[in-house]
Amino acid sequence: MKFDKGLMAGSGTMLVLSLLEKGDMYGYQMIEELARRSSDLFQMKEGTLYPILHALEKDKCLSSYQQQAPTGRMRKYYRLTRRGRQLLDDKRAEWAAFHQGVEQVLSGGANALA
Amino acid sequence: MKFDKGLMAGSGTMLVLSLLEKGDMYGYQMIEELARRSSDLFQMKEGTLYPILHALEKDKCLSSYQQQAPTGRMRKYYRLTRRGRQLLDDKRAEWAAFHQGVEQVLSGGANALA
DNA sequence: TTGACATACCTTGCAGCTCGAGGTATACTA
DNA sequence: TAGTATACCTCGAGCTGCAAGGTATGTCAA
Repeated sequence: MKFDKGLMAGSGTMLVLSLLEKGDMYGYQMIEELARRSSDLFQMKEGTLYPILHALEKDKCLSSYQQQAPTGRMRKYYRLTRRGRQLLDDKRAEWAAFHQGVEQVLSGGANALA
Repeated sequence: MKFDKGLMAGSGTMLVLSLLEKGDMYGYQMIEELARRSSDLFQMKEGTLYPILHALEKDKCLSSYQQQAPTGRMRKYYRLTRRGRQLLDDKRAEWAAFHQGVEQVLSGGANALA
């Protein structure tokens, strides 16, 4: 990513889950789609993505299957499980709360809202 | 924090800098002020805060001085330097870009804006 | 004066994350 | 035959936050 590495930490999982919300994808494709959706802001590296995918699958938030591409190459597709969908919802809520908290701090405090 | 640890990573420095924007503070006070501003969402730990302060001071983004509290106790106050103010501006811009990127991904892609 | 508690500072070691770098293999193109 | 793009994966360095612990001072009550 072009960012302070730290900013990505914690949101990587959420971003990956959100990609799969609209359909199954394979790893390589996720990296491209993430770049596309973010206007090239997010350039996730393989060394970041694959550990996330493996951890999510281990936790039964994703399932996977092999499928041959039209080119003949094998691809490993990932699919969101019910559990994964739940996790995505949680992560989204967490992100929203976190974002609100940061904005409150940056703007000088909660009472700035009152 | 109450969050996925990772979410804080990268923003800790920005939050600390933003606290000092309105006046000098000492460490213990920063933890309380951060909680207050964020409605107790952020509960920064000393083991997180002090390394940040020391690193920022080493980089000349903060300066520090001792001052006696009305209670008689010594406190170590931190003050934002010009360089620190610049860093805060950078971090703010980085955060804004990052936030926008995440929202784009979560909402399904950049073209959702077009 | 003794003990408990809040204030206030600091350090160490572990666990978690990203990323750079590298490895493997297949398909297409020249 | 070599090079490039696709597609998967792993390892180690480096950074971060946190739990835990250490030091010391001021306050208050028994």
